[in-house]
Amino acid sequence: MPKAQRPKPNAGSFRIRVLAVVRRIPPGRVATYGDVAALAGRPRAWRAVGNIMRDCHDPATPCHRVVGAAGALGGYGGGVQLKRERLRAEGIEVGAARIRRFPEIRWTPKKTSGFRL
DNA sequence: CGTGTGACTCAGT
DNA sequence: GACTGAGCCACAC
Repeated sequence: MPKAQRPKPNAGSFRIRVLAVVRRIPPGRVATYGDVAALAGRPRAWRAVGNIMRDCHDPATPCHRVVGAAGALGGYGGGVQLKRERLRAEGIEVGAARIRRFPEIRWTPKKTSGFRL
């Protein structure tokens, strides 16, 4: 295939795609905004990902599993403290404002995993 | 259609 | 390890 299949940059679709990726995050694991953005098809859209999460109040979207780089909690609608407890409830070690063993619990899907949108 | 904003990230100090 | 500055993208107004 000479033509690389690229996700349709339909405006507004990006938000749906990001939510879909976040929903794919298994329990007990976390992903960074950059990873989610890359999985959504825009590795440089971490900025938008943050905005989308802020507006995302969907119970089916574990936004609390999305953290910043280096395991920084970043923020959370309602209080970062709540996010910290939520992650801890999944068995994730969380510090004052940072996740421990981040590279261990960091959810990094592989292309060979059959994951495709 | 232009501007502002943000749950970000990287590199340098 | 922490702070600062600069770069970046999508969305709301």
